[in-house]
Amino acid sequence: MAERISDAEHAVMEVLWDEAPLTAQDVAERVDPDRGWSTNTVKTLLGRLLAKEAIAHEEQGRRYLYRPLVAREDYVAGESRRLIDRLFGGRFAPLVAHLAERDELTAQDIAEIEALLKDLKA
Amino acid sequence: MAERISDAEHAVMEVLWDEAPLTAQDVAERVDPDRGWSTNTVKTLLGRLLAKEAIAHEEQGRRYLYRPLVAREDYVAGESRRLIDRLFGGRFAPLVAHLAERDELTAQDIAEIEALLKDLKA
DNA sequence: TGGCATTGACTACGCTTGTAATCGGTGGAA
DNA sequence: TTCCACCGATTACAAGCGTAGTCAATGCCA
Repeated sequence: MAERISDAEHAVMEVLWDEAPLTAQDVAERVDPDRGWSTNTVKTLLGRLLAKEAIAHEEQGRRYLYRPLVAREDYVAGESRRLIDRLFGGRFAPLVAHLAERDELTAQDIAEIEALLKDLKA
Repeated sequence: MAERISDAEHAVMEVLWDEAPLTAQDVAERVDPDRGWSTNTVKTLLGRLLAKEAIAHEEQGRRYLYRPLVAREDYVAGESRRLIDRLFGGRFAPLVAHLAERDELTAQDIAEIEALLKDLKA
């Protein structure tokens, strides 16, 4: 389960997180069209995700229905933590400081974050 | 220059961001010992980073001195943005919300961020 | 002045990733 | 009944990556 999900695999996971269970065909149709993948490519990725136990499939007639095993929450948390550990010594504030310095925070971002923090303390 | 810096390469970059210029030998000595790399491995990574134009070297006697060409700032910004785009639809607040929900923010984090935001508005 | 140690360059090699074609089984149309 | 379309499984293959050994040049010590 700890096997890392690659970038291409992640695109497939997003589809299944959005809606599941789905057949391979359904997934192929829903995956980001910018990728320009053939159905075969999607099937390969599904196979690899199965091997990594990131998804599971149940037989339905002569095809399979796929569904996620790892929660999006957990994946996202893992990736976020990885980045913060790798680049900011595990602390979150430096990331905010960094983005702020580079003017990557919109006024809306700032307002939203303030509201969040206020809630946290309540 | 747009070539992505891999994980192992990043470990080498960290050394050079911390102190430069350095010889290959110096870099090998300073790189995170947890990696357990041989000197040769570090040299290979230096070579690849040169090819990617992420670093440069100048001759010094019969060896080279290596120094970064890309700023840590820029690398970090790129990686942060990638994560936020990929997982949070390009918006920052959802990342904060996510971490908050999972109790991944310490009281200190929160205090620091609040202080930062206050400064931003000042 | 001849051999050794050091240094960067080149080569190696198995693993993962991205992308896809091909194969083998099977249920359904004709 | 026969054959085809469709499905999952298997195989392919080039690029990138992690890790490191080998080679060729050169400066230094004996």
